[in-house]
Amino acid sequence: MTSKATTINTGSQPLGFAQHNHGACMSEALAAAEARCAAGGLRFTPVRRKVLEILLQDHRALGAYSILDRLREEGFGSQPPVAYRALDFLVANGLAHKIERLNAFIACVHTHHSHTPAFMICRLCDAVAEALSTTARGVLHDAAHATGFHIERTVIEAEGICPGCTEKAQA
Amino acid sequence: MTSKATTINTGSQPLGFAQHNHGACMSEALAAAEARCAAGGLRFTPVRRKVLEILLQDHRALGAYSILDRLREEGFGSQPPVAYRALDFLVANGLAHKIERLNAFIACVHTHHSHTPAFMICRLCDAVAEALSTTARGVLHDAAHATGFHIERTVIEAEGICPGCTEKAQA
DNA sequence: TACCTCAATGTGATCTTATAACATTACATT
DNA sequence: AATGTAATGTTATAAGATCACATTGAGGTA
Repeated sequence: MTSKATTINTGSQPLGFAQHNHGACMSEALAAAEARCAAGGLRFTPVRRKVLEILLQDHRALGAYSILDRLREEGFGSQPPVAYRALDFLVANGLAHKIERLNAFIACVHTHHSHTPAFMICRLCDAVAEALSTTARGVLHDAAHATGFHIERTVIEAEGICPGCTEKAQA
Repeated sequence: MTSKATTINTGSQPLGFAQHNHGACMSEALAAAEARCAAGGLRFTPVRRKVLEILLQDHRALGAYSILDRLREEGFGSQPPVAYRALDFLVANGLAHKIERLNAFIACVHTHHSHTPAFMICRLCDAVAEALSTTARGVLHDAAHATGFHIERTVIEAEGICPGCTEKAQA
């Protein structure tokens, strides 16, 4: 796998299709999560932390039951609500996102600012890249405002073929 | 319920939050579906037609199992694949859309042109409006192109409160 | 017409995803 | 210590989706 740096014109760096320093990325994200929870008076409990770690390790979208399997291995509760509650917490506080198209979850890679994420999902290798999509959000908001609809949350997901798989297909 | 005509600035008319001539809307949509199938050499079979009718009647997002219940009542097969296969056909041919956020399906209200739909989903009354979102799609495409990602399909769904429910909340 | 073929349907079983309901434990405050 | 609340554990079940295989039905062809 070759290192690749790409930038998209909505002002973001997709991480999912690029190589990066995994260890640093993970500890940074965990530190950021801890900081955010401390600031907001939220409890970053062992289960919640472990689930975030699992998501960060894989850096891909994981189903709730995959996560649950990992939790069981680590000695946590092994029933669905254990995973779903931790995931709900992480999603509610912007530490993870749900990919609706896949019914799966992924760690947030933009821990700094609160944002409306947009995702690019590779149909072949299941890699998922997160972008910030400021513009797309603005467009939707304008459109909604005109109809009197009040947007609370936005799902923006593009499905297709990632750069890596395109290369492979051509080879 | 009061009649309401709204237009959004991405060049589309949301139908879900407005009153309209239901009967006409339905027969038009069915006629359009028939025409499209005839043109494409597709078979608009009784189950497929019935499923589209069900979706058009409600004009809201329905789960596959709600649809299946209705099919059973009408004497069609009552096992999940019956509904899913018809839905797959309708979605594949642009006659219906899947709302990923709800794991539910809705009849397409823009039978004329092929399009990338965007939806506004009311969290309170579950009404769903479909817009054309030409702009949002363009934004995503530009962004994806810069990373080398090839988009095949796009999911754009906004969740929030519809005009009607906003009024009710204020009253 | 008789036959073949393939698409569409029917059906049972199974798998995945998600939540309801309720008991128990851990934490913070008084 | 007593109390209230947030978080966790656990059982059961709801809701969504697919697999595998049998059957039917609408063309096309000899």
